[in-house]
Amino acid sequence: MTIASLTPSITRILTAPGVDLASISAKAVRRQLLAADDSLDEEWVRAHKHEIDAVIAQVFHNINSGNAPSSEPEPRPKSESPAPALALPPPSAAKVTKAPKAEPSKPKKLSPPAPSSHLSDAQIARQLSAELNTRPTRSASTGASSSAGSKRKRADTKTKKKSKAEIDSEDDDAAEQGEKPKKKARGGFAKEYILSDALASVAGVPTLSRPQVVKSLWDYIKGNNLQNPTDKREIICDDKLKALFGVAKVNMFTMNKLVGNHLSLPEETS
DNA sequence: GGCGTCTGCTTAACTACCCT
DNA sequence: AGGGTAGTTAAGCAGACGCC
Repeated sequence: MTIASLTPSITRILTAPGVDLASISAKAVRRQLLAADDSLDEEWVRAHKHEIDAVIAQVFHNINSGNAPSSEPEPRPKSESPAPALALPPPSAAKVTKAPKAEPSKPKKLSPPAPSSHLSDAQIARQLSAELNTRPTRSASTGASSSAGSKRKRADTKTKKKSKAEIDSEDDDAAEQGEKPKKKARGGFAKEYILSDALASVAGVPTLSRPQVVKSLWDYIKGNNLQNPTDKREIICDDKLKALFGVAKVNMFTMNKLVGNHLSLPEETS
């Protein structure tokens, strides 16, 4: 196995329908390589990461410059961006890393017009959304929606923490002032759900918003030391959690999913 | 012109992994 | 070593675009 022999596979991956060149990372390409080729050894890939990344960058560059073997599935948007402002640096950068480390936000996109710092997260989100929607992102993201969704998380951590605090205080303020949920800035997140008996017994209250449910669950898990010490993502269910989830162990991600089964809207139950 | 569709963003929690 | 990111799930909102 030589590094160069990976070129066709990498080309296939980068030119596959639905691949967003502006957001795909070298890491993602390496993963796809591993997934696509059983003969590839993970350790070998790791050991040759830099060389592989260089090849990925080279292929990416070729595709961008129009030398792609074929079918560029995605008609580049009419206007701007001659080349995607993408996650992959030019070959010269040899080091292909995750998108814009320097720009913690959006690997994928078109630099938003420096959102003014006084904007709320929601406003910024809308601004970004509007910005994006002014371009033909729709067709581009239609099949890629899932991958876009998976990317979504990137939202800058600092912003998130700030927002979290803001949200909490907003909720408190609104509650205290009996103010009508000012557009309930947070959409459905602040929405209160009626908890099932099993969930209520864990959370300790009959109603909570989804994020609060997750929070209280984690409080309970930690308070009872229910995380698997060897894999902290795994939750070892005690009696209450077994009654809740119906399994002896649950992955933290699955837990979030299962929680939904125990939430109901007030109007649904009344 | 109006309505329907589509898209991305927000929050919470956590760990593992990657990069600098 | 420390910081940043990916991954999961939910509902609702805003705005642009497409179609009739």
